Amino acid sequence: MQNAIPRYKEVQNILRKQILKGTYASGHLLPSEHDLSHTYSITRTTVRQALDGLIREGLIAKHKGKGSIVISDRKSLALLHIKPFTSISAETSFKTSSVFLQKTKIITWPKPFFFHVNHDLSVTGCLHFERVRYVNMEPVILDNTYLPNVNLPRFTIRKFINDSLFETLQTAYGIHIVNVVQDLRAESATEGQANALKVNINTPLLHIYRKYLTNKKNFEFYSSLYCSTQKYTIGNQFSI
Amino acid sequence: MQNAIPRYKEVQNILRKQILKGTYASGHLLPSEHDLSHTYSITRTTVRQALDGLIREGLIAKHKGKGSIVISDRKSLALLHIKPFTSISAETSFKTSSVFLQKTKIITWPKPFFFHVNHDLSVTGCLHFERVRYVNMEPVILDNTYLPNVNLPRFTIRKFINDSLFETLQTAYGIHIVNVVQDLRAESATEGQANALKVNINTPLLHIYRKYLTNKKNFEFYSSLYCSTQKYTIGNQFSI
DNA sequence: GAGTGGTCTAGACCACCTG
DNA sequence: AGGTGGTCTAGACCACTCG
Repeated sequence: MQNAIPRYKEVQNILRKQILKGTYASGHLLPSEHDLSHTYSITRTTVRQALDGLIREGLIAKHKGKGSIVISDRKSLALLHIKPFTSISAETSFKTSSVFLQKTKIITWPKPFFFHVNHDLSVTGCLHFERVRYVNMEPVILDNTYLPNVNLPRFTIRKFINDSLFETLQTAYGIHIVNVVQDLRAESATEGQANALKVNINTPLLHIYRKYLTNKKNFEFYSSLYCSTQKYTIGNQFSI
Repeated sequence: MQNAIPRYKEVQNILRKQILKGTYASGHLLPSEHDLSHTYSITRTTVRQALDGLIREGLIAKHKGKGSIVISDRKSLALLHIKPFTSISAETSFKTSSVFLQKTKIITWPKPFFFHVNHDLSVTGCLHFERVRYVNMEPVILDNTYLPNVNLPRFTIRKFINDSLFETLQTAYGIHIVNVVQDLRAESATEGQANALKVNINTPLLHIYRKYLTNKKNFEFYSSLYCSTQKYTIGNQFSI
């Protein structure tokens, strides 16, 4: 019943590890698509699918006629594409950690909500938690997440795998994210936000609203992320 | 010498027009990939490439087993993927306009620059302009753009096609963007920024740094965008 | 000229959704 | 059961970069 991991994702994972391990050094070229297709016994189409993922992750860039180069300067947190926050520590030398301000508990869906919540979801209540994410011991993100209270047995008492909601949903419930819609604003820190992120009140924060769609029918969830961008910027990269 | 437009982009352009015209209404389904491949006499691979572009533009979302649905609620400015600012007015009911605060002129590359500038570029100087972008007559974006002063004959005296740098580069010089790296911060408006965007001083602004890579060798350029997000948010959407 | 990534064809099998 | 998108194969030709 478990979905098999697609071949292109396997190769993407292998290449990511090799890049981060330094097998392919910053500023140097990856093997050509032709070579990779040979190495992993897959077609170039599948290789390109894997490389597209690495581009979105900000790890490589392509140049026609030359090759795929490993990105070197990665000072910013590549958070505009979706992956476990904790994977930042694997991709950079940054160390991440998390502290819960509010453990998961069942509430009614807050109104007005920043996205329109599906009516089917609203009847069963809402699982909510709040936490602060740290990079190198400094608070960077204030995360409020709201999930539908359906089909998640023992969720309120479960400890997250590797501090990661995404990994927990995937591993314990077979749920993974297939689509994301996000809106960004710049806002002034309220007193509570300022305390949580250890910044002055009225410091500008980057506010990211997110709606996650998953492979499970009628299971979509929401996050509100306040990001302190004084020390770390939020970045991404993509090809057209 | 002009590059032919790839088939998938042609189809992407056709479908975009049809979506915006209402041929495919919001919340309804596009024809299936199989149907589209038949309609335009292309393979499903090419259809999917076109649809991938529309997903990045925030115009459609895919659902396995169902189809590709036309996105309905688009209150935010889909600016985190790259396209002419002016296309916002085509995709929504918003009206856009631009006012130059500083017409294009040749300067030396500013240092320190927010991205590391290629040394080859720095010797020939820098074309710079500053403008404010309006949505529905309200100032929303303060744009400072820096281009290398090479291979752009008459650029300083040329009027932009449709107020669009991207269209001008493409049409007049055959240059198009292939890759973008961007960093985001939340910052307090300085007096100059506040005046330009008609907000109070110290209002939080979303600051987007961008580096654009193009199809022309050694031609990359840079923008700094300050966005007022009180009225319009900045958004995007993507599939994983 | 040799190698690279960009585009494209013509198929195939699968998991998922709906009637 | 039939249609949808997700994945994948095995090729092909092209434009671009570099020596």
